[in-house]
Amino acid sequence: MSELPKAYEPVSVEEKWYQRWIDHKCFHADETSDRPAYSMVIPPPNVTGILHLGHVLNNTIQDILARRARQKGHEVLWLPGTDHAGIATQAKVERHLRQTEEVTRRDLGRDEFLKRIWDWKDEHGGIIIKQLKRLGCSCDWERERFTMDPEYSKWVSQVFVDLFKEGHIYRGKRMVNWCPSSLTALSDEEVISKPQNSKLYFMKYELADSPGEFLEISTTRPETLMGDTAVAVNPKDERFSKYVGRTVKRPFPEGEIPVIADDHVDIEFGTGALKITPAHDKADFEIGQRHHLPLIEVITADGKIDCPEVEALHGLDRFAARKKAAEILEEKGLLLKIEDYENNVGYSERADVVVEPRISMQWFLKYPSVEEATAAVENSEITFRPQKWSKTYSHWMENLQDWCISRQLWWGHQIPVWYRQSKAQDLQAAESLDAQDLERGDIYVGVTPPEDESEWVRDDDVMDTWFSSWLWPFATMANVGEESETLKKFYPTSDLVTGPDIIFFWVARMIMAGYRFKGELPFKNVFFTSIIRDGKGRKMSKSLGNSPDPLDLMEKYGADGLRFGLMRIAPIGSDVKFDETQIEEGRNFANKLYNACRFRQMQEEPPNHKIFTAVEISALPPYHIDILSKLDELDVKLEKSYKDYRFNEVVAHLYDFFWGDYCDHFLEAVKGDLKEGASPQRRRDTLHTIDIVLKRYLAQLHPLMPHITEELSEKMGYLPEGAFLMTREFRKDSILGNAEAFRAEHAEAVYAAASNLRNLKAEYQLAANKNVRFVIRPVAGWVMNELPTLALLVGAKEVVVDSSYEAEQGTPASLTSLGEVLMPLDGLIDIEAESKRLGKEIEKIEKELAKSEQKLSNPHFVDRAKPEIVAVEKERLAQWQEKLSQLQNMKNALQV
RNA sequence: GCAGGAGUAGCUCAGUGGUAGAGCAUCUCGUUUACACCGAGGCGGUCGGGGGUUCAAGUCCCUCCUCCUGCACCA
Repeated sequence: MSELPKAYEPVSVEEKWYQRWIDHKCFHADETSDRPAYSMVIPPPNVTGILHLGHVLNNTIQDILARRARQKGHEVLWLPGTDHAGIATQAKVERHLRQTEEVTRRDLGRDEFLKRIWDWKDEHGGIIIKQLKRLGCSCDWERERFTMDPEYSKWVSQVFVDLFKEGHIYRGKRMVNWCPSSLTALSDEEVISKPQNSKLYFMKYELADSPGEFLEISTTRPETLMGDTAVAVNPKDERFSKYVGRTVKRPFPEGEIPVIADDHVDIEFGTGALKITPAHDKADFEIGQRHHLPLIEVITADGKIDCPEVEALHGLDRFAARKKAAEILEEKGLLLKIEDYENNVGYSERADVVVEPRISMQWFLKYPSVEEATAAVENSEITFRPQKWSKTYSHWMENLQDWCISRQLWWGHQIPVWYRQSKAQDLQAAESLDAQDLERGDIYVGVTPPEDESEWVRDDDVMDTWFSSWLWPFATMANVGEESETLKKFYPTSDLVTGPDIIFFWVARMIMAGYRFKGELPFKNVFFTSIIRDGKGRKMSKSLGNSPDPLDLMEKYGADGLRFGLMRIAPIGSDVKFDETQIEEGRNFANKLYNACRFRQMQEEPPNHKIFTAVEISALPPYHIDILSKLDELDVKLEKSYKDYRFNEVVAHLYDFFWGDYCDHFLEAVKGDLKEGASPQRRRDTLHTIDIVLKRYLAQLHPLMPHITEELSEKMGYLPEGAFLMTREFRKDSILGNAEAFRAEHAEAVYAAASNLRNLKAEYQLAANKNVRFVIRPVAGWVMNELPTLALLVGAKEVVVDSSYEAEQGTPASLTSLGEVLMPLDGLIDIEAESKRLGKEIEKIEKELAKSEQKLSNPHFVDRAKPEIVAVEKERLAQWQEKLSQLQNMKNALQV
């Protein structure tokens, strides 16, 4: 045992233990072990990402689960890794290159650019991993994976090939969400709609066959006018029926376009007539298909107007063109009015720019195993916690759209499709392409390139990042075509811990992939964490700068403090507002624990590891039995809370037991046993009890606060030389055998009485005065033994029984569970004050009594309530009555 | 528009039909064999509003209000 400094210093301790755990391979999962398996895969953070509070919450929960599982004797695999995060990473590196070397990716070329990204990844890719380690995450780092590892990439290609061959993947020209900043297609899930203040333009088109007659149209996008190939009205709209089938004049470039009727048009909206731009609007595209309208593209990939016929607009940015187009209409006298209008506009998730609906050639996936995956959650083969998310899941699964899986990026898994050189141009422009095209031998689809590669041209596109992430649970455990021992032992995984914001992106798709490629569910439980918000309820985001840096928090409060504080406030099922004082509480708790252990160490006696015998227990003072029984209860409570994944409850149990039951009550009550002159037997028993409690408690707390518990277990000598707390199996044996039998009512009574007397002292401004004496009229003989402890707890000189004591009139008195207690004030007595005080107390009791009486006088209550409830109420009433009469006697005695 | 949450002390949150809770903040007192990152005590609640079911409602039902989150619409 060594000396401990006065305040706990977490940072160095945490670093030390993490290194030791690593050095001793404590996190390693042994796939040949006989122990039951427990496994999780980490939601892979972006490889160039930086740890934020969401990661902290998420990974703390996983670490708690992993460490708890180890303690319960499982062989634990927590498999870590990172995600290549296609768009995010490529955008980051492109920006970097622009700023430092003033070059674009096209300047460098595909190969060189990719080399630069790999360099960047090597340099920055480790940051978030280091940060997770700082947090104490017990991942098996020897198994760390990256979604672009060669073996992992093979999986991605293999899955593409399989799905293509069975007809689930096809290529086609479709209207997709296009990001003009990243210059790639996006999936529907990557588009976020935001309300926006825009304008609604009202304009008129002249009827071609009737000069001077106009059709009024409203639009938010006049800049797409050049792409209009029709005007549509609702067939039921009588105002416009006379126009259907005729043509109107498009103002620029001048042309005639038909007026058509389509149900999609909302009669109520605007003028009721809708301009149709099939090339730049999803709904218009569909209308265009129905009516066989031509497609005219007038916007380029990077969001500029492409329409040489209209010189004033050609080359302008789409938003500048909007204003300009309105001006031109105005000049032509075709603009009627402009109204303010709030509508929802789709933004790209990553680049945060307005998405442009655009026709382009893309690869799509028809999801496999949809029915099975939907059913799995509905019939609880997979449990979602909180349950409410299963509705979100079902709703999405029932409205599945084909997944656009191709991205016009360079960073990612390239589509494993090759076109025969001689026909490449035609094939790449072909309207559609699917499994049937394979048979003709014009395309090649495979995990490895075709033999005579020079005769083939590979598809340029890469795949959506999530097309690799959805394989994560199994692709990390075995290579393609292998049945590795790891996979056999640890797949399917036990739990998945992730944020509800990626139910569609990731969770749902993993379930489908698990079914399709491994024939079973990838996990049994999904725990969705809360979303952490700032004090104003806003999402944490980089742009708002409202996200505290977890590294700073760990520096200030320790990783353990951060973990504990965060888990304490993270509710299940709703968002949590972040509050740094809660993290401070975590640190304070660590300090409390540390000092309680320091107190034990100051006794300078080695720990006692024996367990009390039944005989020894029966001889222990009530405080000892009380704390030992509560220690047993703690096991039971924790077990239940863990079972329900109620981590905030776990923390509350651990906190209350230690701070309240152990420190405030037990430790204060037994300090007398450690004083000089106390009986040696009593001292030994007390230290022994302390050791039993601390040793077990440190193990109980370990999943939440791994570092400090490991540190203290070692320092206190609770572990064999060289052993680790984290790898030690935790035996749940009861200390007392049967806690119920040992319920220590006497201890509870003493604690309650102490509270009464402290209260009395405080009322008379004597809280700090240790010379106060109390005279007690005990209710039972056993009370005599506990008087010194009572005095200690109250901070009084003594509590004595003095049958000859004659209280002066007006002596303050309290009715405690141990008996009536007087507090002689030697001359400073104020009868009126004491009478008033007692009067107040009586008033309170009367209120409670009245409530109780009312309840019991209600015949319905007595008849219908459960008997035990009635019995409790009766007992309560009796207690109030007794207490009231005693207090009244005391008050009466004051009046001479 | 549809769906799902949330609303409890000044703040952050527990509360699983049966006496409304914790921590922080605030106020008073206090260095005692650990801890001032501490101890003791106090103040502080019409449990969002209204209605209903029940012997009994913060808890169950209906309704309204406010906020959040998805999804849809979004000319």
